[in-house]
Amino acid sequence: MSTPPTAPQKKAPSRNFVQQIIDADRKAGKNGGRVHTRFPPEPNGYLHIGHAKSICLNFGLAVQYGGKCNLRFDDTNPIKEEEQYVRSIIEDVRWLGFDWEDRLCYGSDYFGKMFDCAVDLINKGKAYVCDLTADQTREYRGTLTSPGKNSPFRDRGVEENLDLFERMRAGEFPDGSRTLRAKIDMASPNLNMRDPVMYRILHAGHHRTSEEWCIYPMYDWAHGLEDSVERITHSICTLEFENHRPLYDWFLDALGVFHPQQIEFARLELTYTVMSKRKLLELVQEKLVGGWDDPRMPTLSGLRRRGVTPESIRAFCDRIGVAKFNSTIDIATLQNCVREDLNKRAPRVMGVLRPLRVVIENYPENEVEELDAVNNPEDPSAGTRKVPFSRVLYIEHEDFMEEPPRKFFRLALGREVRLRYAYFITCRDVIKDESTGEVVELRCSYDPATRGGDSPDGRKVKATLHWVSEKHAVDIEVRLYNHLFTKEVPDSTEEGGDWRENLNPESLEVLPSCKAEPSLANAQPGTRFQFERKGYFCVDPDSTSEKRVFNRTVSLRDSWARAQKKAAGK
RNA sequence: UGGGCUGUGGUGCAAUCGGUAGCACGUCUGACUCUGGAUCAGAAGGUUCCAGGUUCGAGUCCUGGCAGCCCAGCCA
Repeated sequence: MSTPPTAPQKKAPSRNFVQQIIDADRKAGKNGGRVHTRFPPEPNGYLHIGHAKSICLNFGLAVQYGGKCNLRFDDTNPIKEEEQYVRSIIEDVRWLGFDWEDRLCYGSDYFGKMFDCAVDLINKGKAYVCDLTADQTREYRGTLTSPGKNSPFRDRGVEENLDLFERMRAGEFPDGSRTLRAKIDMASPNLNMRDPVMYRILHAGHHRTSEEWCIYPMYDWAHGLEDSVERITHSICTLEFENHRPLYDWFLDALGVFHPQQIEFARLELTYTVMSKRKLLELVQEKLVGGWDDPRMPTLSGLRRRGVTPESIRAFCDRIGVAKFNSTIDIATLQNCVREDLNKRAPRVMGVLRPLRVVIENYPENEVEELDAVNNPEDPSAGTRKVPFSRVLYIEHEDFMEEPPRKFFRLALGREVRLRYAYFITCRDVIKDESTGEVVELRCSYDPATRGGDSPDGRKVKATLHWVSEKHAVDIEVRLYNHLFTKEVPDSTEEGGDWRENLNPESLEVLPSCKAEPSLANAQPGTRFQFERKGYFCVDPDSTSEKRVFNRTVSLRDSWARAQKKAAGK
């Protein structure tokens, strides 16, 4: 049967509100249909997954509409910004998979242009030099419910303003002594419009312009101008800038220059993590984590080190959508995207996290067999490999229970299970540490007829365990990560509490003595694997030639563990 | 009685000009399986913030409330 030509079309994929605005603009012929966006980070910290949402939005829009997207550093505050952040941001955006071609821009490149524009505004009587101190400026601004009052310097003449502004630039005045302000409306209900500061005096070296300037533009003054100079059509930013849009528009109109459209969307929040730059900085500075790239951090460098792929981050950003509602995404959604991606591409290997020694009593003493193992059942082209099997093995400690509860399918005394790709084994005896009672070794027998894992008599087994041959195993270290915080919303604390109280003491668990199959001996940092039945792991740069270190990116979905947890919770 | 924005299953996002609420994640079943993975099939879950109004018909329009977020840096 063939599809009739007039079959009802599948609903067109829905468009988010930004796309709808752009669609309408193009339909109206605005900007000649051109779409040009930008991602404008301030180089004062590392990028995190919240930034990824913005990056995917801005660069994604450019791709969808055949337009362009600039990478632009909004570097107007030399006190907070550093070269190291510029480098990390460039690396992270590239890693995410986006290309700005030759359009790597810096706000600081336009400092000269901005100065000239400020002079233009002074000449138009729309800006003035103000001698009020910071404290006085605040007092004059008024409050949310009461209007401000005009600065006594508001009506200075153009010539005097010009002279003072030139001298501000020349370095004649100390920090904080004067500002250049826009002359708008001290009674505006929007505080941003109450004669906002355009320039402040800052005798500070800049990571790019060095000592060239001692006055620096404020965000509101600089940003629209940067957008305008770059002929940005749609200037996308987060919700907190909504109140700034009238000012954005005012500056551009006052100047009479190309006028991009500012559009605001809700930033990303994730459960069990913090996203504010300030808090992330504190985690690093107070050594609450190992650094910006600690695999528990929501930074792109942390996620990368943990083993998260750029593809899964992009899929995640697609999936969560773009809107104006302030929402918090369940971290499970991210994990799902990671698993979805890694399931298709990560080669499977066997690694035992908490080894329990198993001796196959009826297996020949010095015999070694090379068994065939599938590299990736999701990808036949990944082929197979050989895994050595011998008399003494390690299995996962939790795969054995002396007194198995109902629905525990794994190994127990007298029970038969399959060793993946190998043989059926039956547990014959349990050896315990005499003093602690801890199970330290299992004595088992195997059925030679089940070689490869199939039983010729059609006998079924309820479980398949992963394993590693003792004498062939490589020693590895495994680092397990859990949520960085114990609460979905780390900011929620008792009265007077601190968000740090919600840090999860068990967010990192180091297992120094794990065993893995020999194929992992030379795995290079950054390589990802699935440890069968355990999860996805990525080789950490801390690895040495003697010992590889693996980060658990994310566990496999585990209905048994979930059931256990649920039972324990009850 | 400062201003701006936002309210749709547990979570996030849809629903063209008003046409009778859909997708994903999560949760729970079941099937299948040499990963308790993956896959497949299914289920539960909604006074669309509330109250009025317009209309044959309202998540969409009107009026009035309520709730949440943002704003008083010479930060961005």
